[in-house]
Amino acid sequence: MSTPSSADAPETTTTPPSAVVRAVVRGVPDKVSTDGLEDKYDARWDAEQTYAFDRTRPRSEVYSIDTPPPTVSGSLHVGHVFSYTHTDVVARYQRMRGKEVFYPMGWDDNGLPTERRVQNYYGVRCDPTLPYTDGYEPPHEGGDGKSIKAADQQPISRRNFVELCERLTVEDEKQFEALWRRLGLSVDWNHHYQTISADSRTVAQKAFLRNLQRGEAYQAEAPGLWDVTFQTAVAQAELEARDYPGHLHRVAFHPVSTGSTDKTTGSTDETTGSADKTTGSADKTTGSTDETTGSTAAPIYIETTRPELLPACVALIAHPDDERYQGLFGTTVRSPLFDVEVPVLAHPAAQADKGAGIAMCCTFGDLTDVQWWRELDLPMRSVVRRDGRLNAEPAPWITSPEGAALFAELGGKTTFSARALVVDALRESGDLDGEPVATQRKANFFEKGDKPLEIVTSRQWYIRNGGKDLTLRKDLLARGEEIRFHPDFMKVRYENWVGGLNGDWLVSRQRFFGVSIPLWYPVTDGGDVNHDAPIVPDEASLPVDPASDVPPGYTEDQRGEPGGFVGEADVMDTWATSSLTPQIAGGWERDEDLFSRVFPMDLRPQGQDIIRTWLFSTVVRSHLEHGSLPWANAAISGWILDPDRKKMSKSKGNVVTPMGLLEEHGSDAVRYWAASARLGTDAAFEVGQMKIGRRLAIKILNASKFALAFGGDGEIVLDPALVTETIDRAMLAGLADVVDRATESLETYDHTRALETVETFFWAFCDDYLELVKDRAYGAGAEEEDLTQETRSARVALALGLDTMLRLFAPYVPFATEEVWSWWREGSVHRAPWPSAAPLRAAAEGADPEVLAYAGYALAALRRLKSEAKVSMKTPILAVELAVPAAGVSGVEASAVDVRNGGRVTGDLVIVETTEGQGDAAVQGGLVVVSHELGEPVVRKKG
RNA sequence: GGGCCUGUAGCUCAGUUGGUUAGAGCGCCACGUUUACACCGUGGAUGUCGGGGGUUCGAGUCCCUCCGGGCCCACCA
Repeated sequence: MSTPSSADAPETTTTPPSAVVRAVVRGVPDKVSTDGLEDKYDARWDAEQTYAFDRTRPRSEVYSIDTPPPTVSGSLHVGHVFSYTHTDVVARYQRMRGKEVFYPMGWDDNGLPTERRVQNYYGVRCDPTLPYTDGYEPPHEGGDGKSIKAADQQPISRRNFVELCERLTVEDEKQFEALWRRLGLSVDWNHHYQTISADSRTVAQKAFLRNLQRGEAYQAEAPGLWDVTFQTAVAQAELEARDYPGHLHRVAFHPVSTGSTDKTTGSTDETTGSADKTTGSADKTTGSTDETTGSTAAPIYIETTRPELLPACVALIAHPDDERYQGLFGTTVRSPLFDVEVPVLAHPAAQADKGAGIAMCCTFGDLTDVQWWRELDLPMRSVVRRDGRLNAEPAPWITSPEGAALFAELGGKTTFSARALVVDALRESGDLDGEPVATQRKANFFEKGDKPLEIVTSRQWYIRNGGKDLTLRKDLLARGEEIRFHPDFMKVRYENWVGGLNGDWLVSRQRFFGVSIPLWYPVTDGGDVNHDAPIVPDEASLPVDPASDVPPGYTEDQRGEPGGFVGEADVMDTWATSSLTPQIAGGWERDEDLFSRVFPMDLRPQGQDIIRTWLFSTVVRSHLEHGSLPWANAAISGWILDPDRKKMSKSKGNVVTPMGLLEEHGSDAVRYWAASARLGTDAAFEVGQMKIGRRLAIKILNASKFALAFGGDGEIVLDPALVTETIDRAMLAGLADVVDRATESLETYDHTRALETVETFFWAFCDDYLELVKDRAYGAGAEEEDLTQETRSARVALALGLDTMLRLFAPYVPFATEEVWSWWREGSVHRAPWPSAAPLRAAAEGADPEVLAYAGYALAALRRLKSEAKVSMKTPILAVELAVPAAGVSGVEASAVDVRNGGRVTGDLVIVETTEGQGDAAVQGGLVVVSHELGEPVVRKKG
């Protein structure tokens, strides 16, 4: 099925723009179709290695792309097709421009999405404490997306779990590749990678160890955001603020009287009058003193949405300038129910207009609590466990028996039920003022989670990213300046994010299917793990799994023993691996020859939503490791919006599967839709646009068949010197301008404008130019030797025009253009050089494109006559007088023969010059039909 | 609250540094089976350029303001 002549040629086809090409037309089908082109050319491109990267080319001749590795978590959606098409247009353009394009494909199969999918697909769950089962077979196979309840999942060992992850991702990746091939991505499939592969793990671990060596990676024990469902720490970049319903509870704290210990029950609160002090909790309430003095004896009300954190309260905090609380700063109060004495403190982060203006600081309810805890040097009273339930152990700071009893009751309960319990107790004790008021608040969520994050203290690994170090931040902002963003306003998102960082990059995760942090820790003779002296593997031994591999100088039987070692249990954040995609794809430290030819890369294409994660983290790693940018350009694609103007949701996107779209409309058509949207701009999911794309592809096939078939099968000499007629040369002059404009647009990553420019010219070429010259091009069926100069001029101009436009369209509609190319040219259009305007312009020799424009206007005027007379376009015009503006007279005169042919003018065509539009018959270009005489309408044939 | 994008024909979108009467395609209407194409062709109708104000000889374009849509960040008392 392949053409052997081109397969063994080192460069498939290289046609120097100025050389005269002799093309042999053969194999133009009688009936053209876009059907089946995808399979046909995918197979051919694969067989001929059309897109294989030639790694002998120097860096200066290479254009390298840091392709986004799609997450292998089930299915691709329309948005993927959209943005990957943009990248492919760039790749194909650069390849035709003479660059050797490095266009790898990766699969991001590492991390949570895969874990989740494996759980649901196989009905299993990872339990790291279990031993490995040889030859394990999961209970389900092929559960599709529907989640299986945790209780119904079979617990399996980590190694079994990871094996299932690998088994499933292989299947997914096959489907992904099939889709990309059908879409026509000109990826070099010899260069594909998986973020979980040994090579990727080696890169990720090596880069981490280098960070550690240079002091850029460090560990810290600190309060941090924690997802209780996944039981892992979460980084700032993975947060998502969501609306979360809750209730505001107005809760009384009781001042501690400094002098007297007189305890009087029944303090009243005259502002509410609702306090009911009839319960036995009287002893917890400090006595109110004389109300008339306005002393501190009245309860202090705070408002909280998380009363279950009351036992974790360490202070009450108000703004230092808040007059209401001036007298209280420096005093202490007792918490309700738990009766713990806490100070009232001033801190500028407290907001006077929020809640009661005075806040309960707990360890920890939110990030402000952490700030207060740190800056005011408050004690740690942690009550929420890593599984999101309350601590069951007694809290030493709660000394009152009633408080301790209540706290014991809360132990093991979820925050939700603990809250209900505390609220009941508050209501009973009279410390709840009024009823809880429903409120809508924002809470931080892990972007993949569905419960609000808690804050727990844990030991974690971090990589410096400028979140704390202002010098580094400045350097990274400067790197951002260096990146050429397309569109450029996307740079602002980078700047905003980097400018707003509030901490370093947390890279450790308490998960299973990821790249291990490649460290061990010594165990002291006393049995304590010494985290401060990690044991580092040799780079040569990477990748390592500290859970099963043994560090240098130790033996396996020392694992966990005094004087021995333990492996780091955590894995790295997926971004810690994907931030290294240029290094992984480019062969860093694995294939330095390759790496030197592709890095730093030319282009990073990606979505706007991951500028803060993928883009930024890649810049961080490259800056730290290589002291350079990872790539020069970042092309940011927009969203696909559904017809309701909302971001196309996954569920909706899955209704229309990408493969279904490609099958229904054809890949060229879908690509046309995608390519019609500018970078950075959201686009509507528009089937109509795909239909237009399909029409374009079919039109390219039909018009090409027509333009090539005038001489039947045979040789066409693409010699611009043979184009002698004014209108033919005018067409080439116009085309030369189109080439220049399209090239200029593509050079600035404006693929939409380039497409529009080419498309507009192409339709005019079909509707006007082809119609005008077809009679002349037929040349009355003469043999090649007998052709008139006029006929030859038309045929060569058509072929030259076609040749140029096929190349211009090739990045957008690769299948239809390749099909046409196969009818008369050697090799692949996708390895043909991008057209150059110079030879066209030389052939045109200063011909004015306006000649063709005016000939077109004249033709339109004649058509309009017939359309208004409601007669067939075949109807002859016996005589016509055209008034033409001065600027167009010479053009219409020069193309009079073709205008007469195109308009079926059998008698006189009189052209007069006009200065103004006359009458009401003005058409485009200011042409006016002064008078006309139509011949007999052609009788409509039956049938 | 801070920031970015966006609003042009029924729909999807172009509209360069301000310059005649604001464009395209789809859809719609009418006509037409032309030796490329009925998955077609030809022709036609269609606008308070979100509202208001300003600068200018001249504003879709520049400035101010208000309104609508989308997104990012901050906001858990």
